[in-house]
Order: sequence, then C-alpha cells, then structure tokens
Amino acid sequence: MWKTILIYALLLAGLTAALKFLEYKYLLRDLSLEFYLGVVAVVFTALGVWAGIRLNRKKTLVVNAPATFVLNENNVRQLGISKRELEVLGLMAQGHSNQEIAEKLFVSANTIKTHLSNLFLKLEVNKRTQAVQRAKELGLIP
Amino acid sequence: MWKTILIYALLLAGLTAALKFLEYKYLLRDLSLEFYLGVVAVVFTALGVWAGIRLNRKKTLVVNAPATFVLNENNVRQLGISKRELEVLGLMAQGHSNQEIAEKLFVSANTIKTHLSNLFLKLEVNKRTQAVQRAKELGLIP
DNA sequence: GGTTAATTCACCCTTTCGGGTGAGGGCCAG
DNA sequence: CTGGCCCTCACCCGAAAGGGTGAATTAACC
Repeated sequence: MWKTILIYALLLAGLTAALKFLEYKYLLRDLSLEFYLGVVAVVFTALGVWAGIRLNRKKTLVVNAPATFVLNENNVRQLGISKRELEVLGLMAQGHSNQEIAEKLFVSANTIKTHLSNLFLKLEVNKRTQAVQRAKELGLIP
Repeated sequence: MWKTILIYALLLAGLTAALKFLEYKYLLRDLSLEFYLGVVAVVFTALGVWAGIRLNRKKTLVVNAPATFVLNENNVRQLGISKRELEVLGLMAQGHSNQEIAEKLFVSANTIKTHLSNLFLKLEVNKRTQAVQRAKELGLIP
C-alpha cells in the first residue's frame, strides 16, 4: 500500500519536472499553446487511467457460480448416515472446528468428535479434508 | 459498451471546450502559466482515474461451473500465489497430511508448513478445510 | 552490486484432530 | 421387553495442525 502511494508520488514528481522542462522548451521554441496543453492533457489522462486501473485492480476476483445442490439420499441410506451426522458433516465441510460445530448445535465437543469418528468410518477416510472430498463426490454436501 | 465510449467522448469534448474557455481567460486576464497548467493536469488526472476505474470495473459474471477445470490465473496473480504454493494447495485439497505432501514434493514437513501458513494468509483463512473451500471458489483447484 | 521474491528449513509453543473405550438415556420394532 | 440404533458425553493418549520467528540459498531484476 505505502509502496504504491510512493510510486504515484514519484511519478507525479517526475511528471512535474517534465512539465517544467516542457515549459522551458515552450518559451524557447515558441511551440503552440494548444500543442503544449494537449501534451499535458494526454499525459496526465494516461497517468490517471493507469493509476485508476491499478488502484481498482483488487476487486476483480471472479467467483464460480454455486451449483444447485440436491442431496443424494440414496447414498445417505446406503452408508447408514444419520441426520445428525449429516448436519455435523455439513458444518465441518464449511471449515468449522469441532468446538465451533459443538456450539452451533448446542452439544459438547466430545459429541462432535464421536459423530465425526463414526462418519470417518462410514466414509472410509481418516482426515476431515478427505471426508469433505468424499462427501462432495457422494452428493452429501454442496 | 458504445454508451460508455460515448460518455467518454462527450466528457472529453466538454473538457476541451473548457480548455478553450480557460485559454481565453488566460489570454484576457493573464493568469499565471503555472496555475493554468496545474489546473489542466489535475483535471485530466482526475478524469483519467475515473475512466480507469470505470473501464476496469468488471461485473462478476455468474457462470455455470465448467466440467473441465481451468485454473484462474488472474486470481493466482491477484493473490500473489506462487507455483509451489499452488502445488501444495492442490495436494492439501486432496486430503493429504503435511508429512505426505512433504514426501511427494521431496522437501521437509517444515517447508510444507511454511507454504501453508503463507497460503492461509493469502486466502485469509486459518484452517485447511476453509482453505480448500476458498480455493475452489477462486478456481485455484478443481 | 543491491533488492526483491521464492523456496527451503529449523525451533518454539499451543490448539485441534483422530482413535479408542466406556456409558447412560431415548426410541422403536420384533 | 429386549436388542438395535441414535444421540449424548466423558476420559485418555499421541499425532497433526496452526502460529510465530528467524535464517540460508537461489534466481531475477534493476
């Protein structure tokens, strides 16, 4: 941020110097006033456009559209996953810690651990990132 | 698009007219050249900044997620994510532990931890499940 | 030649996870 | 009413992850 501002400041300083130089030449060679002004206008417009683009650049992150999710109930039955487990699975997939999930569901963290242990068994995984992957494949979570 | 260009054209025309007017007053009232040039520079810089921001303001298009994955290189650059970091990110998203990633890339687990710490900063998260979520949204991983 | 960014690694510490075991209460079908 | 499933919770333990700091090496850039 400060670096960017510094760059702008230096550029403006440089341009001001160039301006002075042009002024000097103007007085010497008697260039037309219109030409002189045109150059100044064009240069500063270009600088402005560049600065504007640069300043605004961070806001152009493109996000993928959320696909419409339909839960695969067949897989849920097949794997014997309960409602509560599915609930915990969803919250876990959103990146919550066991403690956070526990607070959201008004139960203890130990309970969440039990649910997740059972889920890991049913999904045949042993890490939550793997569980999330598998659950997405199986259409258990969006 | 054409409307935008038209707006710019009209604005430039207006400013040129204003320029002429100023020039007229300059000749009449003998304002200082520095002041005159300063006004021109400031006005055109402002115009440029405005145009630059407007030109660069992309609408976030809502598109169906493509079946085939294409890395969003724009987001990669925007967030300053390096090749190596992207590599680690991909393996982490596949559910590998730091140790496993380290072995796959022939580096130490400490190195992987460093890469992930930097990634978490850039993705503004603090858990790997959140990182995976965010990375998918941003088109950094399939 | 100095600067910068990227990559690599080490050491510290705390928190979180994963795995195992046990157990109590509710609910429902056989 | 008994066995099975679900939900709940507790305790223990070791492994993994997260956070912070510091530093060496290399390549790229000006």
